[in-house]
Amino acid sequence: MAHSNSQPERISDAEHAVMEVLWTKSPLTASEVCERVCGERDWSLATVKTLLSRLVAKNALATKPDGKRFLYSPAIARSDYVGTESRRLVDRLFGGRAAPLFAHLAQSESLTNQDIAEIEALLQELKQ
Amino acid sequence: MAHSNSQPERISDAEHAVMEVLWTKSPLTASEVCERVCGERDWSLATVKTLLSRLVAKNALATKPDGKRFLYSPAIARSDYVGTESRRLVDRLFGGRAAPLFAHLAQSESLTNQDIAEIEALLQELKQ
DNA sequence: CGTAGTCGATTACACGCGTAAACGAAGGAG
DNA sequence: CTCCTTCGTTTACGCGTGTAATCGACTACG
Repeated sequence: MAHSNSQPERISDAEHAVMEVLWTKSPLTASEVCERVCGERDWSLATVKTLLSRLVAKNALATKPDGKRFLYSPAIARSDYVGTESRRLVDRLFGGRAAPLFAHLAQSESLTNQDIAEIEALLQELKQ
Repeated sequence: MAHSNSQPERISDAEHAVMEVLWTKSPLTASEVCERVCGERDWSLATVKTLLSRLVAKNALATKPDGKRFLYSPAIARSDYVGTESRRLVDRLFGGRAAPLFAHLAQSESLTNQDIAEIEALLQELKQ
């Protein structure tokens, strides 16, 4: 067996859009997934089917047969995905440290007042 | 002319490694760039030359002739690159808001005490 | 002056991705 | 039972990327 282990194969951009749909609601059929993204990304059902198959091959989705069709559900947690992607960026661009990333966001005024307030609150919690 | 405008064409992962070298020190010749990355990434000089050419084609590097060879220098600022890449991630994964990213880093214990201290200091400045 | 080394430019090639059409099996309608 | 629809699977194809080898020009050494 070639891919039975769950080595996290990289999820591409288009695939990620499909994952987001299923993280929001699952299980769903291919058509239902399409209903929720095909408009937004201007895709055909065929494209969604391809992406679903690739995600299954990557062990990112699980399938349950339902009659002749499949119900798709995430096989990896969104927080895991988000975590590895965030860390990848922080490693590549900021030497693995989060503070420089934060500094950069601050400098480029990408932080809203709300962001600042929330981060401050989180910091308080962390310090306890 | 096809590519005279500086529409920021995407810089790939391997290309980014080359950019980092030139952001650290420039201008450099192809061989000098190789000296600084070929070991680390296990590349041949030919690979570096390809990447340099592609970066020039993407208007990410500028060249000055020096005899028969070129001296390469960055044509885009590292902070710009880092900015767009960071924003891209925050948009894709956190709906464009920085606070959830921070929350995630905090939760996954990716924040060192030093990070926390520095971020706190930055927050103080921001609040003034 | 000729020849070996060194440049950038050109060409190569496999693989992943975005995007989809074609195909074959199965189930529902009549 | 037969045909249309609907699935998942297979195949397609162009582009970017990672990774290089080759080529033609130029230079420096002898």
